[in-house]
Amino acid sequence: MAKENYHHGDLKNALIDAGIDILKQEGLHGLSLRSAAQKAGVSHSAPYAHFEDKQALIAAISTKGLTQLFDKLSQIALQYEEQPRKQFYEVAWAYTEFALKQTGLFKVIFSSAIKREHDYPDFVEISHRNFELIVDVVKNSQKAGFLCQRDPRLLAVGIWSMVHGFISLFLEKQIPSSILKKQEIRGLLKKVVDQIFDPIAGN
Amino acid sequence: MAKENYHHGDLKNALIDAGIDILKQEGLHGLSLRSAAQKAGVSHSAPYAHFEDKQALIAAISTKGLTQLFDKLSQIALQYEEQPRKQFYEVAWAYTEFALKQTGLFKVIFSSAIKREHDYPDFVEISHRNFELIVDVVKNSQKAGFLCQRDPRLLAVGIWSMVHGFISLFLEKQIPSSILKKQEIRGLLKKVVDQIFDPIAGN
DNA sequence: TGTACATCAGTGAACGCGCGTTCACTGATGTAC
DNA sequence: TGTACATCAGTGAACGCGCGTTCACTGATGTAC
Repeated sequence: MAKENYHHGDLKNALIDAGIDILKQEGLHGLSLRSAAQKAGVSHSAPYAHFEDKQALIAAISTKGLTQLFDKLSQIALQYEEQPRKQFYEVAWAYTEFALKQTGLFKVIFSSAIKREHDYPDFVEISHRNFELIVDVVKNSQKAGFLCQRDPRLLAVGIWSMVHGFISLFLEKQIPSSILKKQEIRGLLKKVVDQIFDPIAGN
Repeated sequence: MAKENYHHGDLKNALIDAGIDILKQEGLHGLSLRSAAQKAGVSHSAPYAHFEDKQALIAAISTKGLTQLFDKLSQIALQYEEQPRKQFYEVAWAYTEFALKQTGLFKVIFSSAIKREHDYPDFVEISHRNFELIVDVVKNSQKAGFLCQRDPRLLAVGIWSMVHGFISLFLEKQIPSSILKKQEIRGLLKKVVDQIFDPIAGN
């Protein structure tokens, strides 16, 4: 990088990483332009050389977070490509694990923190790529014959909703403890998504 | 009410309603003790006569919101008790509609805004009643024969996750517009939850 | 190679803002006699 | 019924805080000659 030895070096990325760190340590309420600057070791007005305003920093953080999620999911998807059912579980688990390990980041990404999405095309693009990845996993399951031949995009919406809702409710402590006590979160996730696979309609 | 004519009258409830109003008009970022006091027409320190701190007000608002949701869902559940499948759709839709109409309130309820839940037993209790209501709807569907005889509490977690995740992703503008354009949100919800009912496993 | 200049990342003082919370108070209401 | 007092909901000034943002500046780096 040409600017590596220029002043700070790569303050833009340092600020993004500082923000992700703050989200992990303190959550959304701890994230501000000033706290990110402090964590990166620069004055509180330095970020304005790289981000137009707070929105722009949040958008950059969200985009990087979503990219990390995408990278992880696609790596898992590739790894288990030949075992569609395992691929399905492992991708669902990786999504859940990301939310557990990077809770603050996960919440920022999915919390409308970005007001004008169309101002940040990179964010919109990585969102779409994530969805298409889910669609691909669904198609793989269909090809293997254990998911029916419905519109894969509609199936993807349903499955994504279930996994996303499950981890969201868990993070908000809404899953009754009587259910959680009996099993670990990973086992519970499997049981929950299994209800999509096995014919649960009685008729 | 004994205090109806005493000073303000019923400031405690007025503050809760003011808070709900602010959440509807401006969202979570607009809610503060001071803004609620102003909306209720009292000085900014008046709330401290009724709430220990900001947490206590948020807990009271969340509890009232969850109670409203419970009242609506149980009314719908009762209304369609004899038509289990319709009951199922209508309860799912009522949940979704609540999130659409009271988005700020919905987000506060399900956003860990309450730090120490066990300090607010009323909130915990209404949470549990809501979950049991979902379990009852599931049981009713099982009795009617179009949901299999699995553990109804586990089924309830899965179905709740799907509906909750669906409306959450929608509110965060994560559902691809290519899917949304083709149908209204109510129709899309039905198609999504239908995937739970009809045997979608291919084998 | 050396000097003069342009560029621009980062500084630090300053701004106005809304926030949660405290505290001495006021004044309307309820109660005891 | 009337007076004296106690209660307590609501007031308003004050506190310290962190925030986003602006702006004149500094000083290190890159570039032209």
